[in-house]
Formats: sequence, structure tokens, C-alpha cells
Amino acid sequence: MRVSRAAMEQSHERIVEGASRLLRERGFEKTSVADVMEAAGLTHGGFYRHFETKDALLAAAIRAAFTQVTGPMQRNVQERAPLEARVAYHNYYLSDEHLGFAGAACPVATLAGDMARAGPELKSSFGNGIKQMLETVALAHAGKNEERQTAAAREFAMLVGAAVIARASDPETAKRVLDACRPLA
Amino acid sequence: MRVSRAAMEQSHERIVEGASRLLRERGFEKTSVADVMEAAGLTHGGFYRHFETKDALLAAAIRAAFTQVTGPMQRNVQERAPLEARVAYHNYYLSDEHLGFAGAACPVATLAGDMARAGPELKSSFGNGIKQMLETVALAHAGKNEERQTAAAREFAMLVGAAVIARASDPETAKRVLDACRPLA
DNA sequence: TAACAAAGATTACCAGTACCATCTAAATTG
DNA sequence: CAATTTAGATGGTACTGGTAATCTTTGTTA
Repeated sequence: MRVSRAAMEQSHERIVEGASRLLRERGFEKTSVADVMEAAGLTHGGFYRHFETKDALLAAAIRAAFTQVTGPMQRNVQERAPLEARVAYHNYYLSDEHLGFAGAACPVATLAGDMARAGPELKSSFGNGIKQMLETVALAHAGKNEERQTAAAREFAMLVGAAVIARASDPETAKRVLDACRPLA
Repeated sequence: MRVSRAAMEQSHERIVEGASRLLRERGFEKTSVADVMEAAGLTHGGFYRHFETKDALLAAAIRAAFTQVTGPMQRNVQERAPLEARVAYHNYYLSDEHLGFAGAACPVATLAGDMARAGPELKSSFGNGIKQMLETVALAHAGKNEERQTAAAREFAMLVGAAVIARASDPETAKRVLDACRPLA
């Protein structure tokens, strides 16, 4: 049953969108093509009209996840003073709101572990996202270019580490680490 | 073919040891019972004489991984002045030697992502390991108790984040982040 | 409007995996 | 040393997941 070009593009978008959410919620191996298609309201058989392979979908899903996250960050930086913007994303990154909804969270905090074991296509897709992320974070830091980038990398690393540890621990340990990381350096 | 009690205990140890290595190399879902048993020089059928379920093995493997890593850290702290010890594990954590051999690396850097999606048995096992880790790191920090723990948590978070990001990125980005995180705070 | 193209459904295939029943040979134990 | 126990091997079951062939229906286009 063929659908209109517009409907097809909407399907495509729903597939990528759903994949990007499920991927962050369930991780790499637990996200099946069938689940993604069902989430998009389709059956798994039609999948290969949209993507050559599962990895191709995941690469697209990762790109979508990064732009979904860096978009608001860039707006944040444009609308506020640098220090305020920095405080805002710093606190957001460690918040329950961010960590509680893995499906909408930063892909670095939710997927980086899986990426270490992924193939080159996904790794390159993810590497670009990380670069984009580091640049965005650096926008909220002051000083000379190199200093800004170094400070941004250190801060982002701490945020990612705290998020990763918090999501992997019992609530008390999670709170301890998150509280410790909340003050700016 | 029954084996002696001693041989059986050696088998058990080889199974846990191999699981703890494979787990860190391949991650959660890609570590099959059959692979673990083959690595131990056994066939997959015999597995259930040693463990009730795959999760029980993984919990044991996680405990083994944590003690394998915290052991040397504690010795390190006893043999050197606190600041030296801190510099030593800090640099080691970000080194190629550490990051290149996932099978022997810190389980937080290699497995935390998977743990966020794991069942309660594994999560509790992992949570204990993280506590143990944080306490060990705090040994190399100075000041009042609370300050030491806070500083240790921040430092460890940054190390974990840097390691996770490095393992998920292309070499240049990895180097950038690792270099940025190398100086002590 | 007729011919065509193609999105999505249906069904199937094959590989991998956790788990289990059963068999066996050797180690314990009385 | 006979009786019993059991670690490990063999083989099998049930299920899941990626991929592909084929069919159906409908949008597109000449």
C-alpha cells in the first residue's frame, strides 16, 4: 500500500525520531528494528525501503539526538550572558529532569559506552556529534580560544562522568556524586 | 566427566575471570554464556553447574572487575604520599595503557552505560563497586572528610567522563579531551 | 485514465542465545 | 572397593532479531 511522498517523509521522520528515543532508552542491542517500526506505527518489513541497514538507521538516529540536544544549548548561549548560560546547562545536565528521561537526554551520557564497541560508521557519526557538543559548550566559556576549549572539555567530561555514574548507581550514591559535581569549577 | 574439587574451583575462577574480561571488552549483550565457557576451556552446557543464571555470573564478574582495579589503587595509596598517589592513578586512568585494554580497565569506564539498563541484581553489585571506588579515590585526597569525598567524586567523575568520551570518539577528539583533563584541578 | 512505481504488509529464513534434560566418566565417601 | 555423587559434554528447545522475497495497494505521471 503505497503512500504519498509527504506521508512517506513523515514516516521516515517518525522512524528516526523513535529510533533516537528508543536507542537512548534501551541501548544499542536492545533496540530492534521491529520495535522501532512499531513505535513509528509501521511493520518491520517496510523498514528496508527507508534504510539500507540497521546501522544506517542508528547513525541517523544519533545525528538526530545530537542536534536535538545541541539546538537548545546554542539558543541558551545566545539568549543569556556566558556565565549564566553555563550555569544553566550545567545544572540542567545534572538534574533529575535530564537524567530521568533517557530517551530525550544527551546521547553522550546515554550511548557513549555502546559507541566504544560500535562499527566505524556509527563511531564517526558519534565523533562528529561530540565535536559539535564540545564547541557548543565552549561558547559559554570565557578567555582565549584554547583556554575556553580546555575548560569546556574538562567541564563536559565531569558532567558526562557524573551523569553516567549516577545512572548506574543506587539513588544515594547518585545523589552524592551529583551534588559534588554541581558547583562550577 | 567429573573433576576434582580443586579443578572445579579453578574452573569456576576461570569462568568468572574470563567473564569479567569479555564483559568489559564486548559489553553486556555481546557476552554470551557460550563464549565465556569457551574462553574458560569448557562447553556451554556445563555452565549451569556453576551459576543459576547469566545475570548471577555477570554480578560475580563485576565484583571481580572492581576488586581487580581497586586492589592496585589501594596499594598505590599505601606506598606513596597522597599527592603522588593521586597523580599516579590520575595519569594512569587517562593513559593509552588503561584505555587500550578494555578487558582489564576500570569497569566504570567500560560498563557504566550498560548498567543504567541492567536489572536490580547487577545494579546493586555495580553500585557497591562504585562506592568502593569512590572511597579508594578519596584516600588520595587531603582535607576534612567531607571535602575529601567531594573532591574525589568530582575528580573521578571527570576521569570517567574523559575515558568514556575518548573511547567513543575519533583519535584526535579523544586526544584533545584526554589532554585537557590531565592536569589536576 | 491507464501504466507504472514504490511504500508498506506478510511471511519466511537463518543465525545466535539462554536455558534445560540427559548422559558420562571420574572423584568422593563409607 | 563398591556405591554414590557430580562436573562437564552432548544435543535440543524456544525465542529473538536482522534481512530478504513477495504481494498488495495506492500515489504518481505521461
